[in-house]
Amino acid sequence: MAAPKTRDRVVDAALWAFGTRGYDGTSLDDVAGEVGITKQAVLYHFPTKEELLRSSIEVAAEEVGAALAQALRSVPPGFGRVEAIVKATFSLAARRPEVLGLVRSVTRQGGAPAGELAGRLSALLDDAVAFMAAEMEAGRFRSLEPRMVVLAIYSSVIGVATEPEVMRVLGVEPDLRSLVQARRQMIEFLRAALCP
Amino acid sequence: MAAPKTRDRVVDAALWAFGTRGYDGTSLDDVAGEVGITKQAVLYHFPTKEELLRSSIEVAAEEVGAALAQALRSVPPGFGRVEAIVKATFSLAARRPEVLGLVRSVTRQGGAPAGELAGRLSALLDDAVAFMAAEMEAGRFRSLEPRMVVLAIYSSVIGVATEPEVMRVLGVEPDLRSLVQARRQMIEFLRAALCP
DNA sequence: CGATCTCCTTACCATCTGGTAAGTATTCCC
DNA sequence: GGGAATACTTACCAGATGGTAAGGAGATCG
Repeated sequence: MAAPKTRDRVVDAALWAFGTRGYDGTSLDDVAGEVGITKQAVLYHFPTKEELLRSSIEVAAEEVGAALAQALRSVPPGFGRVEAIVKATFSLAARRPEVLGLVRSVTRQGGAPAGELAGRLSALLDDAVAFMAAEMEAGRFRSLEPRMVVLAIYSSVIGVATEPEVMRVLGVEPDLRSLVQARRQMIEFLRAALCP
Repeated sequence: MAAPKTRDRVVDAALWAFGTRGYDGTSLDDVAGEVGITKQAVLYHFPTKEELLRSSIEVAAEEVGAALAQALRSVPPGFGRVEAIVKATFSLAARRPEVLGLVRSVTRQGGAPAGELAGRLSALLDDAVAFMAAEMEAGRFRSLEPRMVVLAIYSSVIGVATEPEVMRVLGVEPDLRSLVQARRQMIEFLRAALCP
């Protein structure tokens, strides 16, 4: 395996930092230090900090898209698809927490970066809405507003997968076992909500 | 009505700024400017920026607690309580978006401030868990893990109520009518999930 | 060999950051 | 009236921040 290019290592470090400590909480020096180069080297690859954020968002969006696409491969329509999505999301949250962390903080913050991310994920969400509508049409899912259902599932899964602090308050240590349990419970919850 | 004390106006401005632009994205000069005083006057009332955050969290937690307590007054046990909670949360999100925004960003960021907030809201969450358990015991709610159900409801409601960007991607403009519709759909969704 | 391009460094800078120190106007208390 | 407490202000500071300018090492190319 070839040594990763500096540019990619910079984006990776930025994705991690932005996704965990937030954009404003991360300085270019932080990112550069992580990679082992100077801040000016970072600015050589990315003219501004915001450009670096855009690249991080791009990578994060790709990763989310890839994870979900792979999860859905050879899973027939029906609730199994929802299950696959939830599992893939939890797996991503455990493997690369910074990716969903970035999604959360960027969508929250709003502005141009949020629009950027939104554009890159809109196809995914559109597919999800269409899937919901089709399942409802076929009578396999309860009839609700498809867009709202997608939004509810999105926020509950993202929330549970990225809210260790709240879990801790509820007396659940965010270790691997609890995460697996949370995942199972989330699936049961959604099954109850969706399947008549 | 007496003119509000400077100190309270500072906390209010800080709550708004921290809740919308985030802690790191807000400078003491921003807060001071909003109030119309100098940064040093802010530091007179609050020795450090973090202390100001703690006070903001305190006020936010009180506001959430008050909103929920008032919503539950004279609502008998059963799904009606869930409905009342969701309505109160959406109402709070529309009236004072910065309050839930602060809750979100603080719980996300972690650290001491998150612990602070967690402590102030833990009683609320404990009550919610106990309520869920009792309802399940009585057979009015589907039997699921009560803590996970609370977490799922918490994150989906908070998510929907504070994710205008995602709503926009789904083709829903975050105006008042859509918010009311989202609230209704959220209640239907939870009813389906909880009630056998 | 010399030129150019890529990728990085050192040196620098204006601005902003949270925070300190000292002074001042007003009010309260005696 | 004099002293002290309250609620600010102006003046200041050290360090961090995003960003610029210029230069250098090394590979590629003619």
